[in-house]
Amino acid sequence: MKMSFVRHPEELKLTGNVEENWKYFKQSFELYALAVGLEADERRKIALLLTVAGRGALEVYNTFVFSEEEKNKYDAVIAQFDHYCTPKINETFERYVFRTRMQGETESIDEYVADLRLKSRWCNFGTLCDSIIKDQLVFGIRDNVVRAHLLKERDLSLEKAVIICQAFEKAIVQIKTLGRQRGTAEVDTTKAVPVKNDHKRSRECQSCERCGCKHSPGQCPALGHECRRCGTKHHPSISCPFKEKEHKQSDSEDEDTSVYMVTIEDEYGTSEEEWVTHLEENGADVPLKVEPAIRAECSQRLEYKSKDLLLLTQPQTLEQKNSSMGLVKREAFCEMLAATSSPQVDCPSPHGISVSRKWKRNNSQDPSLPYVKKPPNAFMLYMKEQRPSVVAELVWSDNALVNRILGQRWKSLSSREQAKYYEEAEKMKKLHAEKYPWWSARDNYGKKKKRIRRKYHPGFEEYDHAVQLGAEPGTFNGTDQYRLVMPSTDSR
DNA sequence: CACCCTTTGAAGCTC
DNA sequence: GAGCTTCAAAGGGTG
Repeated sequence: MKMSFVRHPEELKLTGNVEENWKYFKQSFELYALAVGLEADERRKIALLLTVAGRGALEVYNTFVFSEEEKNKYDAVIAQFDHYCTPKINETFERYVFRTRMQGETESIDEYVADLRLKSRWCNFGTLCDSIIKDQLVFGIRDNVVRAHLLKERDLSLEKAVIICQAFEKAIVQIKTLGRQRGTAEVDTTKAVPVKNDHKRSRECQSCERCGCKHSPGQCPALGHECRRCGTKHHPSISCPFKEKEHKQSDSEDEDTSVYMVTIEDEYGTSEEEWVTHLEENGADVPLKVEPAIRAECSQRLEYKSKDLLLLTQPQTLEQKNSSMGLVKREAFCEMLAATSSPQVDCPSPHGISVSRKWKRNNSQDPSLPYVKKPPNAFMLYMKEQRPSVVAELVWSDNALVNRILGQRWKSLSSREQAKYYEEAEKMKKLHAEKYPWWSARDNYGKKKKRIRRKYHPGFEEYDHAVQLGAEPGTFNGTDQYRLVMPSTDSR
């Protein structure tokens, strides 16, 4: 017989790594069936499979349920064994693994994204896969500066995110190389912190048509500055007078993510002479100069400059000037320069971040920075939700009184009832941290005078008492003494 | 028009 | 680590 010349596969082992055992057995058996000429006869193939697979496999087979149609189908039997031997994916666990995957200390962007892709295979993200990988890349990337940059991008795709990350990665490598070549210490951008601009208010500020900001006469930071949008000089892109559609061509050029390294001469020091910079483009050394107005604004903050990226350094002594503050896009830097020169201007919020009066009033230290509000705590969320109902109960609504009532009701809630607000607040805090990783509560600290708080509010006890007496909502009338009114009196 | 009132909770600062 | 300060929201009142 033909079969006797071919050695059959070993029994299917149902211990250890069953999935691997099954895969190996299945492959061996397919070869065996082919060799003995059984591939066409399904019934005999099933019989042979069960014979060769051994007693354990036969017992497993006996637990399978087949329809009449599937009974003699070899593929149906294989599918059942596949299902039995393949470990069930715990989607929640796999997604947890995916969500907690952060970029390693020495891991490149490509390695990180590749591993995210691999892990996403078991997460069943479906058509949202790329979008979720992109989100995780933004969340898990090591460098806060790059993350801030990614968060700034609208309509960010995975592909675009990877390109941006790679551009930053490349820039950092080049900066390090350059630093070594110039005999300076390596720049550690992982310690980068957001740029905060010290600015002294000028009493002689005036509106400038060029940059749209207020600054001292002759100190316009836009003088000599080339607009990245229209290409003409003497205004930053943020104040470009040309219409949006005229930018289309230059905007497309903005997509170029190539990085050009520029360094400021070591000799720039404190002299009034123009700074000379060197543009290193494709190995060629191109001398450039830094405009005096820009130099005046950025002082020692600007260490390395590129076509798209700038590395900012602390305005310290020359010996210390390698302490990095972070990478920013050239356009953002130019806008920042414009903003630093305009403390009296309400800076337009490029990312929809509101600027409160309180902040503008108090935070004269750094008026150019967008105002990011503190995330609400659990009680704030409760107040927001419950305020309308309390206001509706009062004929005369005083917010201080409403808040006192809400405070008391909050305390009367059970921990279980409060839990949902704490959870929501925690979620909002996390989202806030993801969106504004550079933000600190300290940023919102103003210069307010110490407040003397009144603990007692006349009339509140009366309200409590009225409630205890069973007063109906809408019957508490706050006048001078918060007197109660008759339930039938609807003075609202 | 800036600040107050009033609450709780979170975060930051000072000692 | 304790204790203090500031800011989140709200909108009418106050100086």
